[in-house]
Amino acid sequence: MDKQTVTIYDVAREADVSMATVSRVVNGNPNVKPATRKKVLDVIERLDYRPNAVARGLASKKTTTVGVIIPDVTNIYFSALARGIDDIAMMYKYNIILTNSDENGRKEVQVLNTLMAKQVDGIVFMGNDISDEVRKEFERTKTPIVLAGCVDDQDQMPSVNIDYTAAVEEATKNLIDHGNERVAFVSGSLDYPINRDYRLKGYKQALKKAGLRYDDKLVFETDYSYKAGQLLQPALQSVNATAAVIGDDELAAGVMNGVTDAGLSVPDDFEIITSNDTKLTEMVRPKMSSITQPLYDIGAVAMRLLTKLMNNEPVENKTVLLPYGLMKRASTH
Amino acid sequence: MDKQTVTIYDVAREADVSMATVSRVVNGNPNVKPATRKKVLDVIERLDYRPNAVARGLASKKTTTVGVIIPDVTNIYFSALARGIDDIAMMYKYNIILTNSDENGRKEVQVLNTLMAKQVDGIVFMGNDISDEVRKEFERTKTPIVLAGCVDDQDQMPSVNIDYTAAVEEATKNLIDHGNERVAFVSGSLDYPINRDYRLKGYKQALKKAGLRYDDKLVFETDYSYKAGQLLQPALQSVNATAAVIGDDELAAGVMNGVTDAGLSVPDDFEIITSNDTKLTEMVRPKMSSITQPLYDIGAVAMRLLTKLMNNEPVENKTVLLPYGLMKRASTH
DNA sequence: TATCAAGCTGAAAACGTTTTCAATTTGATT
DNA sequence: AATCAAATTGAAAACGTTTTCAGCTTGATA
Repeated sequence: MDKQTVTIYDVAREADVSMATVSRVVNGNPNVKPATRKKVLDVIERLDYRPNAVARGLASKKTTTVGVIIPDVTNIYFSALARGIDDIAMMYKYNIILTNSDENGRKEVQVLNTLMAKQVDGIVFMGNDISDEVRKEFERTKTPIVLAGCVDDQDQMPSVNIDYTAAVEEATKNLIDHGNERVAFVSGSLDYPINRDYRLKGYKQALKKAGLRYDDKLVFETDYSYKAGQLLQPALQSVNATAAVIGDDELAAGVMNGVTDAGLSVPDDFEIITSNDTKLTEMVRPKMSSITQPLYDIGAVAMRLLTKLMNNEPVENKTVLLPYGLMKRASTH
Repeated sequence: MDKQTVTIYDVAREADVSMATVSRVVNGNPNVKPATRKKVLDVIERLDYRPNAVARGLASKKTTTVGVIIPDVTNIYFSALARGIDDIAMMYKYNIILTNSDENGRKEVQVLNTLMAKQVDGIVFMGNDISDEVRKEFERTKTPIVLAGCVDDQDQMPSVNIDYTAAVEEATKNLIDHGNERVAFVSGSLDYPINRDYRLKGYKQALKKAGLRYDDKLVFETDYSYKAGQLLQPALQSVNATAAVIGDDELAAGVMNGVTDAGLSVPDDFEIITSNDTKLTEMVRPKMSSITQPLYDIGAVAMRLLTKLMNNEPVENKTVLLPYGLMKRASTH
């Protein structure tokens, strides 16, 4: 019944001051005489008063809550970002409303609307793609939004990423340098700009610089699942691929186990470089070489950027690229 | 500036009805003449009115938001539960405020207070342990709380789990039946009732029924990390263990790789059964045999239970045990 | 036609804060 | 003692809904 028994009004009455003064004390406003402050604090303690954040949100138009849209928490890549986001959010006294989108445009739009209705102060969006409907919603609102690990090919939204093109180019080059002339490119849907316009581009650049011909038979478009990777082995073999750059760690683990289970040796018969450097890379055998990304930091920096936007602080550049690297492990020579 | 331009008042004015009527239309209250409803709906459409959930929350004392406390989203076991929670929450029109606790009692208490301040309608709590301070907070509030994958040794809180004792007993028995006389028990901290009072108990029961002596040298208490598992190999060897029941999949993967990297064969020299049946079990080589738990369902059922509690619906039994199983894979004979 | 219940509707009071603005108090300065 | 600025305080109006309760319409029934 009476969940919220004691209100600011009760405190004011008991302390014999106005609500305004109680509010000041609660919010640390310095314009309160120390004696008054103590008096109020004592009553607050005695009555066990807890400010109602909903009322506060209504009055102040700030909820100290931000929305986070994530394709799937269960995905180890995104959950690492989410952890970075939450830690920084907490540091700045925000809470996170987390929702899984399954990269489904309709769901994303619906979630965005719910978040706006709940008056979140800002939003962090993760995903492989920004559909047109979603972009429309983005443009429609004044609530600050930043993308984490999600490129905006139209370069309008604030975002934090790594340079996927350069990273994939470097990875591909590495494989080529090991003598592989037929390097496969395995990624999620090429409908996603991040794959088509960034990663694939890096792959092509590496080929070109090495003087190798681009062969679209070596490009495999699939979903990001372990299973999908596992089933890819026959196809890879049929096009005589001897190495692969792969866009997702679970997918890569699938490919690797598929290859291994088929009796081939990684890296002797087939080399693999994956993309996200999640802890999975260390758990499989052989350990997987990977492009390294500061996953946690991508989330953390995105959230930090969002706090600036929410406070109308000036922001130097809206799209930040974090450094990547290449970690050699046992799946490559 | 004017984030929320159009209010229910604007709609009422334009449609020439009262706010009460608009509210009724928005909330699907049937006591509105169809003609009126249409008129209002048209204005809503025209003005692009979106109800403010914060104001709604204040007036109705319902936020359609529930708090979720999770040790670490990055942990594949908990994130699976979280996914189940979120899906069901969404199905029932709730949103999730997700916060990482790191199993830190102080942080948990603080988060609970924030959640209460934000007037969440309910809370799902995950963790290995309920500290005294946390329990005190639980008792202090009238907000419904349910535990997911988290036992309450005092059996006061609603919760959903599997029968850990029986599951571990069965797993241990399985190993014993394969001829292992020295089966190690590897888990997280034995300060946690779930390990000390449930899992370890099952382990002991299995030994007893098999006529084997309990040797506490075979009990390994560690943290739940991959790394910790990997470093355990020498210790396991020094006590002549030939098999292990392990309380967490990442930990188990660590142990297995530690053993394998030391030149031993799993399962020929060392058998392993792990506990959570996350997808990790299928990704490592050899694949790990595991106690199976319906991870997603634990979360889903917990959230479903919470919705009932929030609606004051009668609940048959407050602590639900979901079925477990034993999945044989390649890490056991 | 009078009557009554059921169906609709609106006025206004919550909900629990923050914030504005004016009033009061204080203390230093002349 | 008079004056003034600065410090402290309170009254009351937001904030945008829901909800209660009474009143008004209807249409059917006697």
